Amino acid sequence: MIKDIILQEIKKILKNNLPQENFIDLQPPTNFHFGDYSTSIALKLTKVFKKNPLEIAENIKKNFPKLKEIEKIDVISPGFINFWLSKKYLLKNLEEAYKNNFHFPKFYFGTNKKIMVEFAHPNTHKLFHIGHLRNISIGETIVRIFEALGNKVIRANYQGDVGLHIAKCLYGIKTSKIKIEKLKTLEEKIDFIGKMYTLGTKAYEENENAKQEIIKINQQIYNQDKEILSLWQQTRQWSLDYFEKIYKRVDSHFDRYYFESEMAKRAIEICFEALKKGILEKSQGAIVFNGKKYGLDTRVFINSLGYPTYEGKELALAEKEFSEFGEIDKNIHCVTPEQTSFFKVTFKVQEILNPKITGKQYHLAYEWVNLKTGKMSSREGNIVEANWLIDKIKEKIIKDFKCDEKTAEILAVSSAKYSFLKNSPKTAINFDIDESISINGNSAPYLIYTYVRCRSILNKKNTSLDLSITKDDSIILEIDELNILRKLYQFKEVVLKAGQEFSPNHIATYLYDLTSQYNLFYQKYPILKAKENIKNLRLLITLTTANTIKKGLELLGIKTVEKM
RNA sequence: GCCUCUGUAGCUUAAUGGAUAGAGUAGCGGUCUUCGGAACCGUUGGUGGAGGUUCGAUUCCUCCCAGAGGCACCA
Repeated sequence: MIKDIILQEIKKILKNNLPQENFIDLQPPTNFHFGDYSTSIALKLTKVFKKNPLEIAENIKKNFPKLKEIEKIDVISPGFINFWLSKKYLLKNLEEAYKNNFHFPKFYFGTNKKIMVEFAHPNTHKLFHIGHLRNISIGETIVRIFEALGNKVIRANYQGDVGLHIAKCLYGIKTSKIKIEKLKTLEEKIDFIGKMYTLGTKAYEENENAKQEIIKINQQIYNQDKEILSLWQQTRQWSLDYFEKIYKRVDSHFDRYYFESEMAKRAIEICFEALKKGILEKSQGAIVFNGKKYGLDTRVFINSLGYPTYEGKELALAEKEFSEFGEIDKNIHCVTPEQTSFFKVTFKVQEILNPKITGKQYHLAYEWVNLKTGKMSSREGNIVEANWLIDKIKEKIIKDFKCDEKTAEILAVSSAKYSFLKNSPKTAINFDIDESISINGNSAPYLIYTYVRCRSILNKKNTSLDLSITKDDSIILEIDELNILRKLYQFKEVVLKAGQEFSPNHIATYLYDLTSQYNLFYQKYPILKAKENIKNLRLLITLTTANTIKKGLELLGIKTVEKM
């Protein structure tokens, strides 16, 4: 890539006389009138060389070789060096985009070129809410970005199917008078489970006998007791069917489902082995990890009743994840940040048990989705279910734009996913339902609308595209055209950055900028009515923009439509 | 009590040790007898507070204020 060549040349000129590796910065500036790449190396070297930064910059400019890719180099006070790509190079760069055959840079975490992304993980017997929707949207795009960057990616989903919340729900069912055989549709069943959970939770808090009964049910679930087993299995399956429907709706799927209920037995074995080796220790009847010597929290792995906690089960999970698919370079856990302490501790224990995985576990802490009115909680009864939100957006699209149901479905799912993905995963979102239903501005429908518009023009052209235009650098470009070419050039580097920084929002922001630029161009200049060679160029810009939008959205896990 | 994270325009948010802090939305004012107006343009408005490091700080450091989360048998 030209970026690496520029870096190499600067290094050569400076005779590698640098304080450290990677000392030279080179990035696209925030504004187009500072060129395509910019570096502040001269400013940084002022102290090292004890020279005026402008002098250093001018020296680099003077000694920089003539390259056909570089049109000009500017030195600007107080000492920036800006590189401008040549028109010829920008036109050549369109090739991959118009052929719709993108070759992204490679980026690996290790030599195996294989990673696991663990995401979604809803709990059975509970609703799949907009927090899960954010999770699955982020996880899905992380998978696709790293595949594009050359990795084999295993999609994993760790679903909680044991625990007190389920005991509460089953208690509710057992004490209610409703016959579950009468429930017909999946929707009825899921609604029923939700209500029974509320019932059980209330009983747990208000009635001591009920509380004891729920604790007993919880243990029965752990022990796969016959008295509860079939009810647990049946209701669990309802949840799994419901989740599967949602995964399909949002265009996700998984290679491997892990269940918490499968982990208990092996968890106990591992914990006792670790106890023998002195990694874990006994304390107040429980088995714990004393994190103090590592600056970590102390956490319980086996509780005093002899049951493995979430921590204990995580050891069994890691053992499976790191052995079932050969060696993996990285295991990315897409989980909210309140689990940071939990992961620090369990990762440490895993590394002591198995030094080979040191540095391979990664907690991608994406933030919460809160409601503007406060935090979501089952107690408050203000859980916003993912399906409900998508349906609301869909209704609005059908009402406002009278498009068919199938198109509205795609646009609604896209809209919901994009509204999460355009934000950094590290930002806690204050969710407003009315705003989220809005489909103007920086939204998926805006991007898709632009794509459709491009397709519509391309379908109207009556001749085939003459691509020789990309080899003709005598053509004179309008500034708006040139800037779209410059923007298109950035696409692949943006994808790389999104991967390196675990920030898919870079892709979303990029697509929005590209789309806005195209719409301005569209507004200002005729395309089909332009003179022949200009028309060719503009159609080419239209085609490459369309392909880039489509590819970019695909990396975000978002589908496009051809008409809307 | 200890630890971690966060604080950007009325609201939702982007970016970064650098150049004029970028959008959407809401408000106000415009464009169009058009290749798809789900569009385009203009405009009002912002880095919680006080210090420090730096040629340069919204970004790094210290303190203060405000909020969120975590810290032993929940998941």
